[in-house]
Amino acid sequence: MAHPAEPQRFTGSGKLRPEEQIYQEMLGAILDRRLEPGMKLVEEDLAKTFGVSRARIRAAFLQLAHDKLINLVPNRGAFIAEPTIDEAIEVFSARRMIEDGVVRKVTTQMNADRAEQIRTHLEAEHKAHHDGDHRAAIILSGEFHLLLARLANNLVIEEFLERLILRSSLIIAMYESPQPADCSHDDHDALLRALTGGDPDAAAACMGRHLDNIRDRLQLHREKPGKTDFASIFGRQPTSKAG
Amino acid sequence: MAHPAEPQRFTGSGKLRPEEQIYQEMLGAILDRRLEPGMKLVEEDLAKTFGVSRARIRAAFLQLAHDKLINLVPNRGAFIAEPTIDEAIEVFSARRMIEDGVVRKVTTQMNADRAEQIRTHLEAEHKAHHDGDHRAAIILSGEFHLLLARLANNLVIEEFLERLILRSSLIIAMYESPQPADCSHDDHDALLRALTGGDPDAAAACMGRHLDNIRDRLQLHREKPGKTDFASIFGRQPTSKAG
DNA sequence: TGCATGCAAATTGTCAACAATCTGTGTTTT
DNA sequence: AAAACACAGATTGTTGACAATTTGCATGCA
Repeated sequence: MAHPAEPQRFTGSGKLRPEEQIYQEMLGAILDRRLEPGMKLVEEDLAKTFGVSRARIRAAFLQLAHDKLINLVPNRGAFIAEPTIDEAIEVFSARRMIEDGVVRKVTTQMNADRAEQIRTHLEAEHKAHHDGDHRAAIILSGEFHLLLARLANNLVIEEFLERLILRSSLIIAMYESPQPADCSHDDHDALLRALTGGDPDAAAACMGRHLDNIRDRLQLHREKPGKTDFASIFGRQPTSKAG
Repeated sequence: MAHPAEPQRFTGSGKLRPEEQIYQEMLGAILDRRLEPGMKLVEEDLAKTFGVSRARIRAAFLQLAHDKLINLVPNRGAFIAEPTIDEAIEVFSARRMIEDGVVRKVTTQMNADRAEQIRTHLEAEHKAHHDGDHRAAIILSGEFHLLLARLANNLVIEEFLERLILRSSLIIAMYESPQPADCSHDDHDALLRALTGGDPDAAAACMGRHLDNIRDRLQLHREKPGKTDFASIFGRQPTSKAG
């Protein structure tokens, strides 16, 4: 009985917190690229949009910043994060580490029901791809990885991976090649075969290749022009006057 | 040039945010058990203690709650988290997954300088243990794992592991055996040998045993009395009247 | 024209007061 | 005496106003 990615989260006592709703909405918007790297998030605009007070938006910002999905710049505001190349490399490296463990665990615990869950998901992926629904394809592709994490039966890992997938979404938005060549659903097919094959090493290797494929399809070579951070390049903050 | 765990974090523009200070202080207090599971955190008391407004404390709470280090209960307040047994098992399972990858990476990238860093840390651990400074021993023990994560050269993993170690601290505070039998520094010695041995599989196995040792020394068998959560046991919220 | 200066609008940061809620105590009722 | 009730104190939730800062524009000067 898979719990289907319910957006409502509960606090200790069972009541759901209202700012969580806004937080989740923004996660969704980041995942399907309605919010792009570098976009400014004006508190009052969002407050009006969601019909809540600024304080609530601020609370959501704090959580998003903690996940490194937005940048909180004092006196300037909140901006959708623009992951650097180094950050991108580290995120994919971290995903390799974590998902390696995930697929090993899922492989050893595979059964008919779980295989069916994966197969059902892959069908949805194929359908989205066939229909040319690019947005759905992107989201489903991320949810495939999340599904594996869920099958690994570890909420901690599941949440970590969810955040990494969200960061991956920003990374892909920043560094994707002109021609997407979105063939990752083939990789996912191969993964299902490996997962049901019973060999953890082979499955882990398959996942490793898949993540490398995604990474290598990105242009992680040169900093994009016009977005250079002089402060970090020169190792100091600019002074207001010549001093 | 290892950056020595600087408590100050910087935002995008280089200025440091004030609530980060409070957040970090509370992390420290959780790590060395000045804050114990279940303790109530009264906003105004903390505000006076730190000489800031309640709003700031609230911001710190939000981040701590996001890390699952405190529970935020609507209209009741903030409480240091009391990890359940299931949660404890998942945290240690997640650590096994992540630290497995860490030690493999560190083993393959080992050199004289890095070995020396680890050795220096172990000496500090031994000294604390020899001096009977239990508090320092606990903290250093956690920092050993963090040092390895840092040597793995991946900030993402480093931060994830930091949070898991903090949660581990709460778990240990809740479920530790009456006689601590704090012999983990021997495990750490063995880990250094494995890490410098050049065999990633052996090193990973060694870390796995170490984490299992810590977990198995806990009393993760029966829920502690007086802290049972009836709402989760009976799967529903209590009603105020009979209705 | 090019550059510096000053002003105004927009936005974020902060705080304090007030409203809503919960907890415990004391009183009343049966 | 036990239970139900009501009240008071303490604590959290929320809002709105005001201060501080930044940004863009207009003006003035060389």
